[in-house]
Formats: sequence, structure tokens, C-alpha cells
Amino acid sequence: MRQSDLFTKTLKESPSDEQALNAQLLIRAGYIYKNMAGAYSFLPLGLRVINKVNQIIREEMDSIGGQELHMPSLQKPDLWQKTDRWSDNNVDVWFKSNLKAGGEVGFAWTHEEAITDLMKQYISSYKDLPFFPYQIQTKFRNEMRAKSGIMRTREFDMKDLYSFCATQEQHDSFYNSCAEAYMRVFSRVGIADKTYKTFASGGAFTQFSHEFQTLAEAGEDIVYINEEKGITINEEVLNDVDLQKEFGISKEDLTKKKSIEVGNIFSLGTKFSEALNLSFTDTESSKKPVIMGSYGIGPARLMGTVVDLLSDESGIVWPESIAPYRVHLIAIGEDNSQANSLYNKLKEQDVEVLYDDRDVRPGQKFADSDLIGIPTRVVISPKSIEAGGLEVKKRTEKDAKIVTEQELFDMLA
RNA sequence: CGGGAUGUAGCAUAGUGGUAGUGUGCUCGGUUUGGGACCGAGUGGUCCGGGUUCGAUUCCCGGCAUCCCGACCA
Repeated sequence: MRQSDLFTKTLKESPSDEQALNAQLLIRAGYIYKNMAGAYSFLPLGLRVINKVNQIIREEMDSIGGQELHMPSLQKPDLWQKTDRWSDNNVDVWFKSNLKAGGEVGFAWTHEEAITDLMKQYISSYKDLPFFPYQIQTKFRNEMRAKSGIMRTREFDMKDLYSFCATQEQHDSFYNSCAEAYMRVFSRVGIADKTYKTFASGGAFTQFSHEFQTLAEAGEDIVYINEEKGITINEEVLNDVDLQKEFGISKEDLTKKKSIEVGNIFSLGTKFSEALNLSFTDTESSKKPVIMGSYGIGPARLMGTVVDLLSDESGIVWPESIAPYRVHLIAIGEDNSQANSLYNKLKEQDVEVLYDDRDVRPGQKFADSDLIGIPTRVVISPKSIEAGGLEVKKRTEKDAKIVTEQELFDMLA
């Protein structure tokens, strides 16, 4: 993509109404636009990042047997009444509206009810199990207070996977493999070293669930960590006596940290299958409720976390895996012909390249390049040509080096 | 939802009961060309509604919006 054609514009200053670092940088660099509190647009650059995050999530979900589908946002009340989650007294994040044809609808803030109801038509035997459908789909949550940039919004995409199992063993096995798949996702987007599988409240379903918490000053959650024993506990269940007893630890053994919840996995037991009457026939011809779980990741929150964690004073620093482009080619000087030719060669090699062909001063190109944060910067200028080729610099490194065109292609191979 | 603050140009900001200023951006001309250049000329603005007043961007009331703290966040 030629930068002169790219729909984006960098800003020197952050909008005064954004305090969160993730939103400041993403807005300044032209990735996102705030339409209203808690609702952001993803511009071409931002969408490329989100699509890459989604693709990583898809690959890892598929690798553990997930199958992607897509459900509607519009929800019918009777389903949610059966699980006692329709009333605003029980669930305070609903957006609701009325049908012109008569009756109420809700905008889905999660999809347990919808997927469970759907599965009734497809699950009848133990032979149909296990099944692991997932989607990447819009959630609406009427938060009292949207905040922290793209980390807590009122409308956002979520990857939600639901597990349907015949036995507890089947469920436990999937639950664990999903936890491992989640860590692979966090590893691939570059935040694994700060992300911990954390004990958290199980809500009404089980004693505990697990959250994946990424240590960050910008976090809204508080966790207690013991690195040696590999134990991380959300503050909300810290005072659970059983938990401390089980691990033989006390509060003094743990370090308090702020963190961002980047994912969660939940054992649901048979709460939903019983309420909505989703059952199967086992090998002995007896009817049993399906054992369920739900597993969520918010791609935009993940993107914001990466920005928060990896950026520096000059701007965003994307890991290769989710950068909008791999190479930022910058042409300096009057004559762009060599840069044009390199740009075409990179495209022929299917290298994702953003080519700064604009007629602006070098300083502005460098500043924009740092702000946008593409991993590899390649400068072609009279100076670089005289030095023997192209100047290559990683966004994470201070110094550039001169390489030949062939060496560049070897690097990118 | 409780508390606090703020709404002035695309963005960031100053100021005033009487013609609204600066930086940046954008347009044009010129000089420049390796870290957001310089000179000149332009462009563009007081959140909405009501009140007080000869006159309101400023004061008052109401609304809306945004941010922050708290509560909330299966």
C-alpha cells in the first residue's frame, strides 16, 4: 500500500478526551476513531491488526477442534427468561429494544442461551459430542462507564467458544487444552511473558474459573502472584480459605499486581443445558444434560494490551505477528524510481509493505514510521545508495544497518 | 448510579459582558530536504435550548456530550 493512498492521518497531539495510552497512540497513529464513549471505528490500519489477531485466534481454536459459526446479536427474551438472565435486576448490561412488529428484543452481551438453544436441534446422542463451536461476533454491553480506551467499550467483538461434552472427563480435557491454546494465542501476539493463568471467581456455576491476566499498570484488575509456585490469584477470590489451603500459601507469599483480563475460561456445568433442556442419550440409553463451558477472548482488548505493553516514547511497537504491515519502506530524495522498483519487488514476493512515497520531509516520515510501529523500516535514499544499498532498522532497535537488496529479501524470507 | 471536572477551528490551547487570539493541520507561492524545516499569503471556531442584558463565547437555569474517582463489570 502506498502511504499517499492510505486512508489515515497521524496526529502530533492526542485528543484531550483520551487518557488511556492505547487509545492515544492508536488514534494518533490513525488506527482507530472514537465515534462515542465506548464505541470505536477501526480504520484500515487498525482493521488489518484486528484481522490478524482474529486469524491467530481462529488458528488456535481450530487446532483444538473448534468450528467457527456466527450467531445473531438480536436475542429473544423467552430464552433468557428461562435462565433468569433477562431481567435488568439480574443483568445490568443489557441493551434492549422493541420490535415494530411487537415484542422486545435484546442485543446479545454473551451467547450461552443462543448457542444452547441452537444445539438442541443438533445434539441428541453421545455420538454428537463433544462439539466446540465458536464465533467472533459483536457483543453489546451497556456499561455504566466505558473507559480505558478500547479496553472497556459498549460494543466490541468477542471470540466466544462454547464446549458441549458428554462427560466431566471430556470437559476437563477440553478445558485444559483450551487453556493451552489461549497461552499460545498470547504467546503469538507477544504478551505471553506477562500473562498468567489466574484463579478467579466461578460465579454461580463452579467454584473457580480461570482468567488470563496480563500484568500492566493500565490494568483494571488486581492479581496476587507467586512466580516460584506458578500461582496467580485474582483479588476477588484471594480470601477464599480453601484456595489458600489447597496451595499451601498465604497472602504474604504473594505479590500484588495490576493486570488486564485478556481472556477467560469457564466451566458451566449443566446450568444452561438443564435450564434450556439440552440433553443427550448416553451409551446406556439414559438421558443426560450436556456439560458445558464457555471461553472468551476480546481481540480489541488484546490489541490494546499489546499497544500498552510494547509501545515506547516514539509510538507503537508491533510484534511481527499482528503488525498491519511487515515492512515500512521509506523513500527519501527527489528520485523515487529505485524505491518504486523495490516496492514492486516486495509486492511480487508477497511481502506486506507500506510504502511512504509521500512528498514530505524525511523527519516527518521517520516520526510517522515510529508512531505507526511497523516492525521493519527500510529506507532508500541517495545516502543509503551511496553506502551500498538499503538502510534497514527494526522498530525495536536503535541503529540501522546497510544491506543489499538480496540481503533484505533473505531477511524477509 | 454517587462524586468531581470540562465543552472555543480537524487537533491542542489562550482570552473576554462589546470585531475571538496562538500553535498545529489544511490550501497557495517561494526557499529547503536524514528526525515532525523556514518565510509569506490564505482557510477555518465559541456544544444545544432558554433566561438576564442595549449587547452573552463569557453570567444564570436546563439539556446533551466527554473525561476522571467510586460503585458496577456472569
